[in-house]
Amino acid sequence: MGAETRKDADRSLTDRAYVALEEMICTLRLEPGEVLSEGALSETLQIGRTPVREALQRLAREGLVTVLPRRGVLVSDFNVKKQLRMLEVRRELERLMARSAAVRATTEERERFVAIAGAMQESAGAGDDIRFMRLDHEFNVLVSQANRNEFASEAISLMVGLSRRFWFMHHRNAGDLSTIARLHADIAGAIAAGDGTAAAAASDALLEYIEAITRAAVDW
Amino acid sequence: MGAETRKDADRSLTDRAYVALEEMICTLRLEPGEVLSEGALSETLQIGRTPVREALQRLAREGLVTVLPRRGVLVSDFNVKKQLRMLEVRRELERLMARSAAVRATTEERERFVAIAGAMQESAGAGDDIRFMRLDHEFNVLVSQANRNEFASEAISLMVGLSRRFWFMHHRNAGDLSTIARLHADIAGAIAAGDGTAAAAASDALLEYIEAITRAAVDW
DNA sequence: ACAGGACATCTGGCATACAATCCTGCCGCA
DNA sequence: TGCGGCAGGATTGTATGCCAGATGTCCTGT
Repeated sequence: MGAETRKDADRSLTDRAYVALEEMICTLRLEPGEVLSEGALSETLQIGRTPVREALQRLAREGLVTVLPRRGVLVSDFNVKKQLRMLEVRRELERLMARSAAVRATTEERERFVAIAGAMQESAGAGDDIRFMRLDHEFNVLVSQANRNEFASEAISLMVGLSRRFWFMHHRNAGDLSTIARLHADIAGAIAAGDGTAAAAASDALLEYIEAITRAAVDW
Repeated sequence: MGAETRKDADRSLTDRAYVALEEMICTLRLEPGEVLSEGALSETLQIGRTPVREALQRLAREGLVTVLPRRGVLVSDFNVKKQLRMLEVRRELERLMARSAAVRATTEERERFVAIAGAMQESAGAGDDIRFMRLDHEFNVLVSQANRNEFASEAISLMVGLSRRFWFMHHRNAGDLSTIARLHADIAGAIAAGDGTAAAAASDALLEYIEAITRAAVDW
């Protein structure tokens, strides 16, 4: 009871440890540069060392932490250059996924794309950051599912953590929400219409905008 | 003595278990569809269950095995459709990496590209499969390193296992080696020359050929 | 002969215990 | 005062034991 109000059907303790740690890192409750120990985290989370260790290995794969043998685990630092290298890859994958989704999405998925795009513009107009972030996440999951390519989904899942943290840090200064919403809507519209070429172009436009924002982050 | 003739400096037992299992799976000594148990593998490899378990989790992320909770681990089956979906993603990533490598490679790396390309054509002429496979691996590692983007390298590393196994299965019927060698040489030449556009085009040509081979595999 | 259920057994999930290694701080000596 | 070596503590790496869950089998009842 108590802490498990959400879903205790979260499967394994490893999964629970993973989401807890990812959350803590992405929301900067664990600051970059901080050194952790499996034992301490185990006690904090009230979970045994084995699941915590496995979760940390997953996080290490995603680049959110680095294990220093016999020393501890280091919360990875991040910088704009690294972020730009990541976007370089994301651009290619997102374009592919958008193009594929336009061809392969089911009717229901196309409808959901339109719905999410609408909700995004709505929440952007209202300045509701939180809701927008949630919709963005939903959008990404939907693309990931509609493109019908598990390899693309897996590859991009390696980067969502880093992206989330960067966004969390900078979203207050991050360009204007309504532009991002419009760019998402363009992608959604193209996918819904089944126009792969347009979806790919729209995806590029979004990534280009994100890249511009990221470059601008240098000056803050 | 005995089993450790190669390199006992292989770091951790987890790594050793990983390379051993990957080898067994890719060379089909563990057949697709086979169900394994951590305990049995632990005894076979003479390594404790913990490292074996961690290695299996890495393999699971690469799609070589699937863990069935409370049932065992299943060596993943593979089929041509899946392989084609993978190539869809590889094509994008390889193109990006080739283009970046052309711009970012050091002088030494460019020299090695030329050297490997030469050796490939040589071994293709001699029909030396084994040497060719080794050179191909070297080539991929070099691209992975020269493109200076850890995210691209990580993403593609998720797929090399699957690729290796597919190639191992079909390499006897797999098109003609000299064509593949020439296509590699084209990429290497463009990278060495610093021509990103040409490198990207050459990469696409190679992937297209590989895709054609894969499609042809349907009929075997 | 067949259907249904209880049980034995095997599996991974998880915790805990032990070992190896590295860092750090202290103490002694030059 | 500075430097080098040694010891202690802390941390991950690895092994193993216990537990919950799922599966397949065999027995029983109809």
